Amino acid sequence: MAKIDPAKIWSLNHRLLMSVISSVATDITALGLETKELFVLAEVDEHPYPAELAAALSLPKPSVTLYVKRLEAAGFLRREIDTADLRRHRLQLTSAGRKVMQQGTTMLSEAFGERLGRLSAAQQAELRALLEKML
Amino acid sequence: MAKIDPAKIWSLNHRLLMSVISSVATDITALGLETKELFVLAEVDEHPYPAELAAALSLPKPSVTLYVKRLEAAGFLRREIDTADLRRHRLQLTSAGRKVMQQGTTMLSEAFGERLGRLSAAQQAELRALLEKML
DNA sequence: GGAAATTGGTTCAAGATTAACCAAGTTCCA
DNA sequence: TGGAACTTGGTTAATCTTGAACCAATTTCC
Repeated sequence: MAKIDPAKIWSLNHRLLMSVISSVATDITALGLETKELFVLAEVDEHPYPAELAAALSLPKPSVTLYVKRLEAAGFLRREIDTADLRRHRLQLTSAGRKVMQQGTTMLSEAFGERLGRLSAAQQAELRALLEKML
Repeated sequence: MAKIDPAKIWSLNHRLLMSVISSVATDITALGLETKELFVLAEVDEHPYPAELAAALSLPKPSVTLYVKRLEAAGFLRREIDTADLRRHRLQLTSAGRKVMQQGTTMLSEAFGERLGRLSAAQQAELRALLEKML
């Protein structure tokens, strides 16, 4: 097997993600939220509980606590106690939250798309499959 | 073009890196250094100045300051003023530093190799080509 | 029925990062 | 040349984030 330089691969991945995200960071903050908060907003529909969000996004639980608190204060998110399990906080996008979420994800998709656009559609699917296989 | 879910791809990448690194974290700390410090050690030969290290590893400069300070205190690194440019701190591995660096990178390479081993040789080459194309 | 283990979420100390800074070096023009 | 304006290397201080410990609600299993 070819010799692997872990620092190089790590740096490659890291830089790719960071450069894409920082290229849209200012546009996103103009919407009234931080980049990480946008990632949270984008997953609320699919994972409507903080613990699920933390797992799905590989974020620490305390960070999710913080982001949810800010998103709620900003009026982008509503939180209510789950009647079936009193520990859980069920989250729901407000209409304002859904609007900025859609605008933000559109921006991110365009930025990622610029990079992914260097690959064919088949290659994009291949990339995703390879990453999933390694996880 | 296929619809892109940026949060999904980001999370996938992030989780892959984190899971590999955390799988060797305890072995690395047993060597007497933190994971991030190992990444620094591994690049010192190629980038013997803090500013270069920060750029090469996509780490903030203050973090490199901190790691270098700890690595020097631990006896893994020597630091001397560059005679040609009095602002620069030229870094050099000590023999102890070189030893733990080699042990640590071996551990990391094995861990990455275990993940890459889930792909065929052709798929590994494909993955690398795709990442480089996107950067 | 209830002790032990698990899970959801928050708080707080410790860790990392961003912003501001100083010191050394370079540019460039009078 | 001389030196003002700008760039670059590195550190310090304030801010933000994370990991560890925690409490409350739930489930497990005897």
